[in-house]
Amino acid sequence: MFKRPVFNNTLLNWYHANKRELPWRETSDPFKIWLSEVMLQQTQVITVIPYYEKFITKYESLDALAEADEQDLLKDWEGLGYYNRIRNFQHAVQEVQEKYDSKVPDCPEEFFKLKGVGPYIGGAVQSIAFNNALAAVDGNVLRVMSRLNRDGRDMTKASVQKDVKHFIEKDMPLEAGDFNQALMELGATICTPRTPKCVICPVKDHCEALKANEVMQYPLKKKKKAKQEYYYNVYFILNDKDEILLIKQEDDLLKGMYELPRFDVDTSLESIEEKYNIHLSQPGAPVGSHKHVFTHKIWYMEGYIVYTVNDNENFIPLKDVKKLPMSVAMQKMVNLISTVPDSEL
DNA sequence: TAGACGTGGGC
DNA sequence: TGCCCAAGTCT
Repeated sequence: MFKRPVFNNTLLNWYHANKRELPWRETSDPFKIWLSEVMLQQTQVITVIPYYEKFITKYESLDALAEADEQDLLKDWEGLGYYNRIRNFQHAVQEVQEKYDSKVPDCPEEFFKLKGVGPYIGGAVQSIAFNNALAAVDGNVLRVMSRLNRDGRDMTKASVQKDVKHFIEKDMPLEAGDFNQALMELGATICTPRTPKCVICPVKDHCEALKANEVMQYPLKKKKKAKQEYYYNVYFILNDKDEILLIKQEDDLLKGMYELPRFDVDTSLESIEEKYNIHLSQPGAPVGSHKHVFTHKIWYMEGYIVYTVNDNENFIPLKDVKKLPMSVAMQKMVNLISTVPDSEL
C-alpha cells in the first residue's frame, strides 16, 4: 500500500499545475456541474464539450431544463447516445424543483435518491459542487487504482468498485472535488489504457504495477461477449402529400426517438399493411443499406421505398423529418433518400 | 448480478 | 478495418 498523504499532495499539486481548461470547470453552479457529469457518463470529453455549451446556453437554469419539452431535450441530445440519461436527468431536476425549491441538494443522502444518480455521479457532484468528502470512482479511477495497488480483482464488479471507493475515502483530502478530478485527469491523460506515460507520471514512485513492470497487465480484462446481429428492412413509406411514415420508438432501446418502420427481413408486406392499416405499393430494389454498431448489438438495415395513398397521424411532412429526434442509426437511413431528387420519390 | 443501453475517437 | 473504450446507471 502506498503512503496516502504524500500521494494526495503530489497528485493535487500535479493537477493544479496541469489541469485542462474545460467548460464545466468555469462554473460553480451545481446544476451545470451535474449536467456535465450526466453527459460525461461513458462519453469522451471531446464529444461532450459542444453539447454542454449548447445545453447551458439553451437551458440556463435548473428550472428551464425542468420545464423544457422532453422532445426538445431529446433533439438537443441527439447523437450523444444513451438517451435515457437526459430523460432521467429531467425527471431528477423536476424533483429538485418540487421538493427542494430548485436547489440541488447538498445532502448526499437526498441527492443519491434522485433518478440517474449512481455512485459516480453522486460522488462527483457532491464533491465538486459542495466539497463533500465522497469519492467519484469512474473507469479512469479504477484503472489508476488497480495499477497503483497492483490490484488484480475484476474492476467491473460493483463490489470491487465499492471497495475502491472506501479505500479512497478513508484518506480523502480536504479538497475532495479537486482530488477526484485529479485522479480522473491522471487516468485520462497519463495513466491511459493502451500507452500509459509512466515516465512522466507524477505518482510513479507510488505505483506497484510499475515497480513490478506489469502496468499493462492492469486492470484485469475480461473477454467480451459477441454482439448479436439483426437484419432489418427499413421502409420509406411515402404518400401523395409529400409525407413519410415515422414511428416514435417506445421500446427501451432508443425510447422516445423517431424511426422509419423497421421489420425483420422475413416480415411480409401484408402484415406491415395490416399493422398500419394502409395499402402499399410493391417495393422496388433497395435504395441502399447501412450497418450500425451499438454497444451490445449490430443492425444491418436495407432501405426500400414504397408508396401509399393513405394518410394518418403517423405521417410527417418530409421537410419536418429533421426536426424530430432520431438516432444516428436512422439518420443514416434517412440520408439515403434526402439526397434523392423529389421527382424520383 | 449481469446484461441492456449509443455513439464516436483513436489506434 | 475492427476493436477497445470512454467522468456509469438501471433493472
